[in-house]
Amino acid sequence: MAKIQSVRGTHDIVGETAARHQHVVDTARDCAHRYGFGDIDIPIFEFTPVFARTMGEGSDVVRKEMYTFTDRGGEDVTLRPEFTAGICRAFISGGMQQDLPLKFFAHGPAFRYERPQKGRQRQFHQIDAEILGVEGPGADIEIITLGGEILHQLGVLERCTLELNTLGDPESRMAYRDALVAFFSDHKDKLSEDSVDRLTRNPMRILDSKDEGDQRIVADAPLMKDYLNAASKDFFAAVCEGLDVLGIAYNLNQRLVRGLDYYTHTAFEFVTDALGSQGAVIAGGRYDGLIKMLGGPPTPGIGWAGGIERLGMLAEHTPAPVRPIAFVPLGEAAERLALKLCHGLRRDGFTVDMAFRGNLSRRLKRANKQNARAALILGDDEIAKGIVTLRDLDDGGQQDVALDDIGTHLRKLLS
RNA sequence: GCGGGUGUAGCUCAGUCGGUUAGAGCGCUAGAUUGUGGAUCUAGAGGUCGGGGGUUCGAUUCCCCUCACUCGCCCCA
Repeated sequence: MAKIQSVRGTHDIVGETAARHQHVVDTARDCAHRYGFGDIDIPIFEFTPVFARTMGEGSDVVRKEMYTFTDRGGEDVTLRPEFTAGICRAFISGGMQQDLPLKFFAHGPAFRYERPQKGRQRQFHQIDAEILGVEGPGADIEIITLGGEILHQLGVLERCTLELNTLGDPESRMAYRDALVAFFSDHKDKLSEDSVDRLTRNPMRILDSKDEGDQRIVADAPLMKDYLNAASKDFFAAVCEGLDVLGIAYNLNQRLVRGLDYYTHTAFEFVTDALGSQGAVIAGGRYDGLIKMLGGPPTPGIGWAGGIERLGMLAEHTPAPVRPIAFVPLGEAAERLALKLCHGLRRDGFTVDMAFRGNLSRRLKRANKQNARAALILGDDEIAKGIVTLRDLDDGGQQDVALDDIGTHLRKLLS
């Protein structure tokens, strides 16, 4: 490795990509705020058990994908592979149970040691929304609606479908799990190698296996809905009804399961086929037992996470960047005066760029490249007259403007 | 972790059935235009052909290893 390069699966986010990411985050945050969510920012690493205990010792994420290390003080810590566990930990350590219900929005990097692919990095970025302390299906409806609304605002909802399922309460989930293990054990000899492995670790995962042989067996497998107790059935019915009232289309998918242990009841995924095999753009579910599992007061929760890289690739247009005003001083006296004038214009809210070097021609070229709306040219002639030359870069027209009137002229030009 | 593809200039890519100075377009720099951008023309810079090893008189080209990206599996956002 002669040339220095970034670590595998990590990327520098600049230019167009940076604009896309920012757009996704801004859109999601604005949307979440309108739904009454507040911002939360949590550390990007936690004590390892925060993730290991909640996500499930048997999950792939915990078994082989976490960036876990011992720090210099001997603590066992892990870079966050997701947000939910950290937010629940923050809820407990911050003593927030008095403030329930709580609604949080977060975004930032997360880390998983996986084989990189398009839409799958080792350092990736997520938006995240969580509702804590609401037992009823209202939270499920709101959190799903928020996800759909963000996709709508990003202009990508038409290319996504909402897959919906319920895992039931712990009792129902356990009963179904046992039924699946019994069923698949009878067909063990015909299952793929992967699925035989899943049988002991995460039997529900066999349901969404892509192996054709597996799918033939899955076709006759018991269905979740037949193992739901009355309470779980009612709960899910209420969620569906709420989505129906809002006109949110969804696809009931009995094979939609979760890889992480803490999920109960509602599970959902907004998926797209426009990104190859990494199709989930926003996914989440209910996790009523998680906070108790972490040693906190029993508190229900539901949330989702969305992949910023995936959403950024999917979003077709990002808002046009602000067109700057290029300030072009010529000569030392002009440079000094320009410094002050630029400062004042920026303080007044204008986007002003002044190149650090170059003659008039060069600086106008730069201004053109930056899609500047206008250039303010200041040379000895202008200084003598107490004016600047305002050049409209769209039509090439120029006019003299008194120093005190620059702001008003620019405002008129930009409106 | 498993299987396939790719890697040549800043970017997108040609090319070399193993041979002496490796090309194009775009971009960049400079000039035509010493106070006027977008267009045009001219000139120029820029490559250890991803890295290491092997075969060979000779390797960017063939072989092995390795790194990165990519497609599918796995997993997931």
